[in-house]
Amino acid sequence: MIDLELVRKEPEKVEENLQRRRNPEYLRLLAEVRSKDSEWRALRKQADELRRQRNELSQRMAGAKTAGGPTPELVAEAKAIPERLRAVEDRENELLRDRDAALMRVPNLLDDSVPYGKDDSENVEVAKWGEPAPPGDRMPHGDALEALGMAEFDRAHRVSGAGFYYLRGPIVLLDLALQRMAIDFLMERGFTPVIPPFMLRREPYEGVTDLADFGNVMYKIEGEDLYLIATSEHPLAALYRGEILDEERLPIRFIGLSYNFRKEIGGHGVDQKGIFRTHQFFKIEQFIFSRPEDSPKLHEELRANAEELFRRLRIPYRVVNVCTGDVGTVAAKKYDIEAWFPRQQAYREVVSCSNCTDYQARRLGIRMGKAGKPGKSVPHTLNSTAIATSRALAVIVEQYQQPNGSITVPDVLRPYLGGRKELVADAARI
RNA sequence: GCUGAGGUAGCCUAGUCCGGUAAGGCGCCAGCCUUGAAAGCUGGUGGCGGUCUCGCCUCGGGAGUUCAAAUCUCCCCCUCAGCGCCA
Repeated sequence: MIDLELVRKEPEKVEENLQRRRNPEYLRLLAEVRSKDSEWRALRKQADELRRQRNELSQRMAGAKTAGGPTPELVAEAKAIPERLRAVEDRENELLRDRDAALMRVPNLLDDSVPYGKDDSENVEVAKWGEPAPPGDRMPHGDALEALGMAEFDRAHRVSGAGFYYLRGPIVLLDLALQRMAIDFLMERGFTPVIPPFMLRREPYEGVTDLADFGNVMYKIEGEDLYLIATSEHPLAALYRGEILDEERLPIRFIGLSYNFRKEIGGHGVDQKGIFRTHQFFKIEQFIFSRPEDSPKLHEELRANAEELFRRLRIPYRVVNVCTGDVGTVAAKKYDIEAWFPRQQAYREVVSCSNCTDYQARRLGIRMGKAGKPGKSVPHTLNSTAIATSRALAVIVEQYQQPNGSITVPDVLRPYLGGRKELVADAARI
């Protein structure tokens, strides 16, 4: 949620920023917020005056009670006010509801450095690392895993549907090794690991995500006010809902460990079979609560951490500055890291790194303060993938695939696999 | 799931039976005192406003009764405790 005070004081600045998204709906929402708000403020003045009269009469009645009871004239006068007040109050509440509903749908204000673009094809490359490998005669990662007996897709689809998978054998250890490597790396940099709830109630969830996600992305638990999390970013952001964070203790750095559940996984494209797009995947996430002035610097820190992890895995990648059409409603600025998939001869997204500024924190009612006293300012929240293991495994299987189909273990992961250098087919598989 | 106790300002608590417009403490801020600090004393300290020595709002949420609701009635939400179930 953007700052209502800013909308009141510098509406042209807000409008100019929203213009950059070139979506007329957002300008309409802003106009609605402004008109409902000024109408509400005018009406509130009226209501305040009526309430003042009512309070004054009530005081006189209270005095008259001890002096032998109020006169009939006084009672009649007092009775007339609630009727008039009710009409004004009903309208007042309606305006407030409409204003806030519109405000909740206004997207975050964009950072100046976000490029204009209509969709992800217009994201701007800002960095690149490593030598993209040629395709050779590699198998797509899904087929390779199946051939090694390390994944079951058909059986998973029969019991859970498309978008699900079984992993089995040594690839599971590789998954755990990736997790552990990322956790160790981040703990050395001051991050605290957290296993959050994997389900959230609706109200806190509305604080962290686009309202449209409730229909498109999240799984709802039937008969309960609970949603499966789409990323650990969400429960981490909601952790301090309604609280006051001591500004002396910021930034707070967390590592989120969770499975993530998503209804929408897209579809078409080459090499669809596999674990690149799934309804369920594991992710190690970086998350930070920061002071407003520190968030741009910390955003770069998150990006640098994610880049370093992929460099340690020796996986070529590039970084894009995500354009207006792809940045979403919550982030003010976003980088994606796209790893090189040699079989597809394409860079594909493996990391998403966002500075959400005060948008989530304000929706969640998180404030900053000193010594427990609330201040005016709202902290910033930032999040970035460290390693989403499914996608990292997919790119490792392509990148490290040997002519005989086996998978070389990246050097940096070997300590986590007891020194193991290679993953080979499971001869005993059924 | 059952039973009970609760939800009051940044925090803790009183007020609820019996309706009259949030008392007190902690913390924080300022002043006094002090070489300095602590202690002590005095004052201030929820939100909003276009009228700012004024006004309105605020007691988990909503609806109702009333001239008037933290207080009475109804519905809902949440937390804790005990019991039940359970890896």
